[in-house]
Amino acid sequence: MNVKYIEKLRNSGLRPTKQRLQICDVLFETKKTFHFTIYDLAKKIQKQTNFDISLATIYNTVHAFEKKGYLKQIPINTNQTYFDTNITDHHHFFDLKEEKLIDLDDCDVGPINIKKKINGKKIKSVEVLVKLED
Amino acid sequence: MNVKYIEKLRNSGLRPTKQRLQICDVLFETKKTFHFTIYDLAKKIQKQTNFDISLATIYNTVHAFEKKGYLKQIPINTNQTYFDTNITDHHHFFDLKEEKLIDLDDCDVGPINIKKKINGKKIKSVEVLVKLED
DNA sequence: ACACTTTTTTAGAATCATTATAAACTAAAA
DNA sequence: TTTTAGTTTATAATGATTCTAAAAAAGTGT
Ligand SMILES: [Mn+2]
Ligand SMILES: [Mn+2]
Ligand SMILES: [Zn+2]
Ligand SMILES: [Zn+2]
Repeated sequence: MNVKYIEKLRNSGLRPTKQRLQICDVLFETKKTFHFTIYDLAKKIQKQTNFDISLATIYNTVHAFEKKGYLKQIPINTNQTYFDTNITDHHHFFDLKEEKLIDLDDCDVGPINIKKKINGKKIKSVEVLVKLED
Repeated sequence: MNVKYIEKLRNSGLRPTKQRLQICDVLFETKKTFHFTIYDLAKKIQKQTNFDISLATIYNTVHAFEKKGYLKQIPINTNQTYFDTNITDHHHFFDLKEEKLIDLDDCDVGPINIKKKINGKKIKSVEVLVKLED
């Protein structure tokens, strides 16, 4: 069960520690992908686990995973940073009342063609954020 | 010169104080619209003015103007909040290296048609963020 | 198993953008 | 002018995030 994460971590040059494997389990061992803040994740880990992981380690691990491309950061203006376990190119609804992110499939949004070019720069990502109100 | 801002503020239920008029001057008395952080704005005010405005007032005023729709907040993940004096519907490049926002005209991005609907919610805004790298 | 190196974890402190407080001030209303 | 409500400001508080440095764990070679 853990073997795949041990491999994944090793292949990324990250040592498969108890903490990282636990975090992998919480993040990736689910049917559905999800959006979370560091605080959300810390709570989820506490619920699913006996041993606590320090907040510093959670921050470190999430950033390491983001750098490796196993997590994405969602650009949104809130006091906390949102992450996404869905690393495919996709867009989001943001429910302003509930402060919840909802995935939009690519087919929910037409293809986006950016006509403007900036000299010497290339496009890294194109993300649509649709804010929802009641 | 200030008369139009005095009117604008009065019509918004905001008293036209010396500070607010000064901030209006810095924000809206320019040919081109621009993007800024609170820190940027504070520096700009210092340069253009003799009397200093307290940081608290700058925060209060920017938020008041945002609430009235005279400024927009740009959804982006940085340690500071970005605002925009261009309140028309438009999208952005974000130059990751320079940490600078660049406007995209509506014609630079095709029309975006969100097909998915969420029960009881309506779309407030649709914003595209295009990240640029070298 | 053991010695040695490198990476990781962690508690706690530091940072820093933003927000709250509450007293002094100012604009508008009566 | 007096009163009222709104505004400014210095200062403190908040809170998410990052930093620090020491202890622990993992990997490597023998
Ligand atoms: Mn990050
Ligand atoms: Mn705001
Ligand atoms: Zn998502
Ligand atoms: Zn803009």
